[in-house]
Amino acid sequence: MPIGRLARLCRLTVKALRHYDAQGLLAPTWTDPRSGYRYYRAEQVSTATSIALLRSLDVPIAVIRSALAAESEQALAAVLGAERDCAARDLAAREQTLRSIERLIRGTDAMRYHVTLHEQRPSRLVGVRGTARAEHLDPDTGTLCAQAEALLATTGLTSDEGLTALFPLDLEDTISVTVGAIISSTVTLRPGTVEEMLPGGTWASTLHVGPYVELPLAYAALLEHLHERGHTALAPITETYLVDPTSASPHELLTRVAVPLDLPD
Amino acid sequence: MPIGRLARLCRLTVKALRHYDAQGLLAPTWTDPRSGYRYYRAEQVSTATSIALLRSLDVPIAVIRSALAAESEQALAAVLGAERDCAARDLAAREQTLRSIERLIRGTDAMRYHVTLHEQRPSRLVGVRGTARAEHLDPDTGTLCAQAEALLATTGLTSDEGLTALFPLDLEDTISVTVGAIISSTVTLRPGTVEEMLPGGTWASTLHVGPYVELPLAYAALLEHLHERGHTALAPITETYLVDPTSASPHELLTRVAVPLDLPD
DNA sequence: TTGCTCCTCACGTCACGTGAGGTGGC
DNA sequence: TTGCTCCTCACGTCACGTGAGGTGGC
Repeated sequence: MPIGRLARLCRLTVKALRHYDAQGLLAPTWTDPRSGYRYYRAEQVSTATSIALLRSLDVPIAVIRSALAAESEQALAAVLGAERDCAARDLAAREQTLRSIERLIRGTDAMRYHVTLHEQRPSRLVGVRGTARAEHLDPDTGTLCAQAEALLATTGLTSDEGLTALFPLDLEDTISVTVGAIISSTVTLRPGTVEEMLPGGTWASTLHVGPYVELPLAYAALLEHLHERGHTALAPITETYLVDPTSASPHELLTRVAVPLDLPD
Repeated sequence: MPIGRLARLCRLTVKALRHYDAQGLLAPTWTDPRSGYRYYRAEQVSTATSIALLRSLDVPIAVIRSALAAESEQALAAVLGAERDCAARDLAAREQTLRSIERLIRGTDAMRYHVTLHEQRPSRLVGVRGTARAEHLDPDTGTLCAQAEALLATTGLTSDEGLTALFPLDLEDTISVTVGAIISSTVTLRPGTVEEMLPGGTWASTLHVGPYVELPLAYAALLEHLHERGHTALAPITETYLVDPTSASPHELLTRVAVPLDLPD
């Protein structure tokens, strides 16, 4: 069976089949050494069709190769299972994507940030400190939040609002993040607990409604607002998670972003 | 503001920002002609952050460019709306993907096709005929099915099973497809109605459970089975949709694929 | 013999990432 | 002055698609 016939049978292009030959995914059973013509057997139709199906699912060629090479059913299930997990993560991300675009369309209004200034007394944040990688800021912060939650639960401490995270103003590759609760009472610190003082004075803050991936928009709006007015932001920049992300859907999340300002008294 | 600072502020890489400059997406407000250094303004942080967000949603650079160039809110909404529709389709496809992979994992069993032979008397198929493009075979066939459904409803004809579609054995770029119901009674044909005789004799058939995108697997299994036994398939190859695709979810669909054989009597 | 199929380069797509090798800015 | 940031090529990634220019097979 020449390449064109196989292509029509399994709904692939001739170019794709030649590519799979070059990649060692599916070689013809016989190639004429003079003409270079590729000839396939009828048994290869189902393999080619499986490849077509997997490729339509965006399974990479390398993964398909290892799936075809799998000797046991279990090995095959392992390869496909990994791919399914991958697809599941992808699906979740896509769902977020869709909602984000919808938000961008519906409310240019919801995307406007109102920046307010307020006076605040110095305060104490009690919790944990760790490092986060800039590329994985959201998940790494999430992990720290969980640790802080666990720690605070054992000490019986609670804050009026949700957890607060402190970030440096400039995001390096790996940054130091502190997460905890703002506490007014005096407590004895347990091992592993970290305490950080937040400066008093004028703070600027804005509210963000929606998933955490969109938080950079709030940062940009806040910092631009301050820049326009000639204000200088001090460290740390803080995020307070006013809605519990483990029980609310991402587009319902409410987060306050705030920074202390360097203002003459 | 140099490029590195902007990159950290909006969580983009320096490479990406240079790329956006080259693509005309986001040019620095000033480029030093001697050193080539790019300098950005604070106002560009929010634009860059929006770009970062849209790119994380896989919105192509060309689309972002037109979104940034949109002069009215409506124009912007139109661009983003198109992108949202695109993402929605993508999401639906991904969902299918996930289920298909799960099926591939769970049941290597469910993916096995049992081919049966049976004798059949010549029959008549009454319905509509149209062309379908090989790359859009499933949607084009769906359209024809809807037309056939509408036509049959006006004539009061019903078949015991669902609609049946007839395909040639070899799929060209554009192929002729007939869709309709198999009818035993004699009826007067209305204008626009097409009648086709199906040959009697021995037919081979197999059942496919699941979405239509996986049907090529059934074809491959059926044709390979016949090839192994030295049988020759005749045209047309038929698909009978035993479960209504408009009311059932794709993984519940049941389809019979059948072909007449060229057997000596 | 005609027309169709098939062949092999070589390059394009898309949004960057990855060095190499070098220079500017504080 | 040191070390960091920034620069520009040039090439790689991934799974093919798109011609160009030519030949084999029925």
